[in-house]
Amino acid sequence: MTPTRSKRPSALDRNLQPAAPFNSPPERGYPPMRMSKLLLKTLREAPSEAELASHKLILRAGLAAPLAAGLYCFTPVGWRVIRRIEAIIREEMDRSGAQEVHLPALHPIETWEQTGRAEAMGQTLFRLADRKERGFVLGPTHEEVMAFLAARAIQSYRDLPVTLYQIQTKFRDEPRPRGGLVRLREFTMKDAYSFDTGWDTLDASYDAAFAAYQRIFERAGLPVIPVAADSGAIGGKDSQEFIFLTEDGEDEVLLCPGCGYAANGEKADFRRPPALEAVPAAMEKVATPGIKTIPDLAAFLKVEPRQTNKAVFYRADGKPVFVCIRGDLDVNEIKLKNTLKARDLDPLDEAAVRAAGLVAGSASAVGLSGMLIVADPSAVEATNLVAGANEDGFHLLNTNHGRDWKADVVADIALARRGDACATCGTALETRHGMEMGHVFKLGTIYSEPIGVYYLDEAGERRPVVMGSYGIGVERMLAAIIEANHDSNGIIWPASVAPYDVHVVALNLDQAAVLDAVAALELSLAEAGLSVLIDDRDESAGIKFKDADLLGIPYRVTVSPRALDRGGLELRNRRTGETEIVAAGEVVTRVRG
RNA sequence: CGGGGUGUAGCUCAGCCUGGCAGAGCGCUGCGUUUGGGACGCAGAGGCCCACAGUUCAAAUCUGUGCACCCCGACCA
Repeated sequence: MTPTRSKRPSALDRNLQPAAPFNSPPERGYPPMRMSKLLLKTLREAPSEAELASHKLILRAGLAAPLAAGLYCFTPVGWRVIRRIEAIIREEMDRSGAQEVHLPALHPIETWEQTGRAEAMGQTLFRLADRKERGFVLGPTHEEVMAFLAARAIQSYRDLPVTLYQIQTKFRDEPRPRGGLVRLREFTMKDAYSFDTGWDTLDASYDAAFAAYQRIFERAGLPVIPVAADSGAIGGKDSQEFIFLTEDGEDEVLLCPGCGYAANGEKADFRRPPALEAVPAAMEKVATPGIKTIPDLAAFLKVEPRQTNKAVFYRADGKPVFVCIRGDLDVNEIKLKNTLKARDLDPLDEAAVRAAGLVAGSASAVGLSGMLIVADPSAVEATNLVAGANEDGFHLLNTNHGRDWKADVVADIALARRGDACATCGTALETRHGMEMGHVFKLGTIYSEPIGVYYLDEAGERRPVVMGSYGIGVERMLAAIIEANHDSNGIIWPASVAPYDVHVVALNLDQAAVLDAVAALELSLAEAGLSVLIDDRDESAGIKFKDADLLGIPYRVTVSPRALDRGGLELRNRRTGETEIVAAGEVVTRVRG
């Protein structure tokens, strides 16, 4: 651990009046922060709990400290970064025409019951009761409450459209917080909600939010790509995610190098490989001793996987479901869940499989009854598929949908994989990992109706307001910015979100020339409105340089006898590593670029 | 909730098999020497060895049960 403050007054304190006289009103750069006073502990080694680069660097640079799983305390330096990210978000949201409000984090449970989400969110909701035993939740998001607020203010089509947003703490009892600031139980979200008279104007509100998001991420130095997304538990129709591509991301996205199609793996569309052409033949039972899997079956019978019908069993909201898909494809559980409009979807456990009379490894929909059968078009359209005989060790050749079995529901439930053909252009899809930074949804009326957000249109008719919802995770953005901007020595902040603009490293503060130069520099930087961190600690040069690299402030200015002898101060660019001696008066212009 | 891993000083970790005084490096405090890439000397401080229960003359160490944290899967910003 490196000391960042000292009980002893630093040479600067001894020799300079604190807070040099300053005539202009306080701005961002005033007063400069001295490291001898700053609450900051940097670590030489990262705690063993950290694996992600951002997690390690957040802990090593002392930006935040864990209180418990998914809960972090921010230190002054870390908090400055958070505030700068929020400032960018705020500026761009305002620019897009959105209006900022502030809502309670504590919500009466009834609000959540009105939309059915008290149950839909399930365990994720933090619940509590007041002294009178009235139920409350800590808001995991704010569609309901924002709709409540909108309902008071919106009566007429003349009140629309309007977009409201807030930057607020959200609480989610996540099954697994992880990755430092990537997935928290308490986190800050910028959440915006648009209110429109109809779907056509919603498109404009959605586009405005979308454009604001692109500017926000660009300004923050975070490369993201928009991808088509599933709308998940929030509900709604069109939806896109802004994904930061990184190996360590928890989401998988499919990208088409041909036409640019991009989608979350949960949502991705693709062109299924064609089925083998054949004339329907008579069904025939064959012995397949010990064969349980599609690859084994295909090898044993010398057929291709696409000539087989795969059976998978799930439990959807308690009810067993039998799922068929062609053997060369996999089930996309999110698509299946949406098809079934199910709240919970789990693989059926072994006991339930037996209880339902299913023969795992030899199951098929042929002769099956008493269970919902869902099939992907691939299984329905193909002819002469090999399927289970519902008898251990036997399969059926030449089964055909319509003749031998019938699906209750036919829907796209196939999982897109690397190499599958793009639905639009046929190019082989690629997969990448990514982190979801923001998510935009077209909600429609699923919240406005139950909460009662209605307006009177020009004809005097009462209509539900059409809503959109737009979220950005602030701490996650900070983590991703570090993932995208660091090297082996530490963080490399984009200038737009850096905790300070300039890091002044003062060496040999016992020398009057250095002291004078620091004092003059401090003033000129402050006057220029630049925010400054000055390392005035009684530490060795090595420690100061290491800490400067770790903290990652864009410019480092070294004030030392050596530099002064060469006619100025040493200016170093953290990102490029370029170092040069510049005259004291030039620092401000150089830093401003 | 399923699978894996880890809990010993502020941090990184030894010690645990094979029970017997609580350890190292870094950091921290004081004094001194240092000052361009995590310096050096001397002297110090710092521990409910995650918790509880058991086995034992004796438990950081063996057994059991919890809990916490991390990682992999199901959720989301």
